[in-house]
Amino acid sequence: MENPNLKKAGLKATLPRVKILEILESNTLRHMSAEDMYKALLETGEDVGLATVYRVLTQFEAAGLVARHHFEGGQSVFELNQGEHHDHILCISCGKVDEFSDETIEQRQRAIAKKAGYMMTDHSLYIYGVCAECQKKKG
Amino acid sequence: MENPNLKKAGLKATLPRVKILEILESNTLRHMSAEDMYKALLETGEDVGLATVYRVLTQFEAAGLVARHHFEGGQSVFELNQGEHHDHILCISCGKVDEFSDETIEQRQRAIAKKAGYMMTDHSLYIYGVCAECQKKKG
DNA sequence: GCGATAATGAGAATCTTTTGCATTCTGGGC
DNA sequence: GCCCAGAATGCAAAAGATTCTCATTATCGC
Repeated sequence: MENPNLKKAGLKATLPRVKILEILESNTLRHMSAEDMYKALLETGEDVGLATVYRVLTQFEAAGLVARHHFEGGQSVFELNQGEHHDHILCISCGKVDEFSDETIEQRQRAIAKKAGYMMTDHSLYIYGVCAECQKKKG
Repeated sequence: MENPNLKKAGLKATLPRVKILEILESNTLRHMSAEDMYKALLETGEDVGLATVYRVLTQFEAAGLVARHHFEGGQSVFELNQGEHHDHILCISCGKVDEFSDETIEQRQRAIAKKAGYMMTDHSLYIYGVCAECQKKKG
């Protein structure tokens, strides 16, 4: 039940933390809400409380293991931090989430923050639209 | 108690709607949560329910009179739609909100959506950081 | 293996937003 | 200017997401 990521983050290897990390790493669903995670745990037969799911995901976020996003819809979604920073483009019809990264935008953001006198710490960019499949269905 | 903006939006000129629009147009605070608006109404002596504030702001959003933003912190903030589209840069220390617009970023967003096969409908970009004043205080 | 300490689970609490419903108001027609 | 159908409001309750409390349980260093 060892997990190098937990050790690295200085977190005890408890069952909820290990299982949640496993599910995130399994990559079945890259973007999960706390509720999604809770259901996924129940499906694997683990008896983990929803409060613990929230606690663990928040700790993982603090440790830099996961990123938390605030997509439209009220609930936070979490994603395993791996590879490069990226932004998101979402289908408002089917809920699909795609990722992209654009160095030009990143540069402009840094320039804008600097010009406004801000020391930039973070940023979030979401593009909303209708994906190719959903356009076909409707059209 | 006439208000051209309400008429234009096809909304009856009821007291809550007129007062809320007045407060938005007074520009005392450009970015307000429903709670902020509720308090502002109470201060002017108006007896408007919080539920009505939410209803009216949601209608105004649907009518295009206001824009709703989801900044970090859980609650929606509303802003009178006037002038050009713009994005926001927020101070995580004092809560200040500044605005900016950048045509390069807009263009890149459109290009990214197109390349991903999406028909773009909307987007949101928030830059978070520490504003100049707060940097001085801390440093 | 033991014990101090941290983590968990269950449910209550909190916060934001929405909804149900009885009552009140608005605006068009007369 | 008055009347009335339908829309809008206020209040309280409900709903949804997340956090907190606290008694119980598990982890890890020794």
